[in-house]
Amino acid sequence: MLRIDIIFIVAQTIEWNEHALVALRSAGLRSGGARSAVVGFLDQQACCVSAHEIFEGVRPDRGGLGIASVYRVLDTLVEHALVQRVDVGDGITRFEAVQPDGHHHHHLVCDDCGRVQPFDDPSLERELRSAAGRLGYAMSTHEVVLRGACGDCR
Amino acid sequence: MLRIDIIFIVAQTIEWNEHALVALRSAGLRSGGARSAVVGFLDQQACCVSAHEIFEGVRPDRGGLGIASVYRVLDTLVEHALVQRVDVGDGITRFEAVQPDGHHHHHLVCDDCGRVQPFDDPSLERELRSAAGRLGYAMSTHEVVLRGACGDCR
DNA sequence: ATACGTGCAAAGTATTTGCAAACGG
DNA sequence: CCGTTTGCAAATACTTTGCACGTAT
Repeated sequence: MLRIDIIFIVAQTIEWNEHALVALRSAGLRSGGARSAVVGFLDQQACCVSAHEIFEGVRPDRGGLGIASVYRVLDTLVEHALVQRVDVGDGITRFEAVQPDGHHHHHLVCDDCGRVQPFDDPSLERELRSAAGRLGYAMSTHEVVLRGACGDCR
Repeated sequence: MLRIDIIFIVAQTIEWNEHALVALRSAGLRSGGARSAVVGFLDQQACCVSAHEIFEGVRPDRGGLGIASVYRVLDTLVEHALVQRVDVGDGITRFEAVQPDGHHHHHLVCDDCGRVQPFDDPSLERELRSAAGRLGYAMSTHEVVLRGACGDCR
């Protein structure tokens, strides 16, 4: 029932990983084990992950990691705009790296199986910017969730 | 600090209220006091409300209402596509009526004060539909959240 | 050396579930 | 009447906080 599609692979010029650690350091924050582990894990994800997924994903490498630290690190990253919260409406908050060059994607959520897939659409991006302009809104970020039947469930 | 703007007022041809109750009845469900109270309350809202807001808003009329019933009624309404979950990323799930004619709006969330305002943009709607088409996705619904500084905070 | 970062456990919230009584058709 | 709906209370799920200890700078 569970199938993984590779939707897209981005060749990043600047590693988010490094970018994030540098940004935190220049904000005067120290880098402990939990933080670098979470940053390293997030860097490898193609799409958003939940706090619990991060916790489970990092555990093998760092046995003594506490779930509280995962949340604290995520909070810090969100505050510094290095990570974005993603809410697709299933009651679980997910998190994903914010690329320094502004590249980002949005999400397709299957009504049936709940699968979350990323998608990218430059034309939609342009329209979002112009919509914000028409509304006279100083937009910092945006989030789009499309719901429907995914390839498997249709 | 808290200011309410009236953003738009929709003159509905079909009352959502009636539409919802009829739809539930024809699905073979019975209508108890909690359900009609919640439906009545949702019908009067201009934008999304949290379960707790519904609970508090309905309480004066129906003292003995349980918060569990609010959640159960909302679940039923969402299952029957009469209500849509709205998640703006603050950890609170909000709910809003789905108009039978397909009219809907999206949300502006202030980064600073957290205020949620509705907005409507036909051109953006068109772009969302065509984006779904380009992706080959059978879209049932969608949700857009724009973040930034609201009029007050800017 | 001295804050900041972290792990653990306990506390908070938001939401869900079990169950018996009330109620609709 | 019979099965759905409801209120209450207890349970669960996710997230946050308090505190003592570890650690980066």
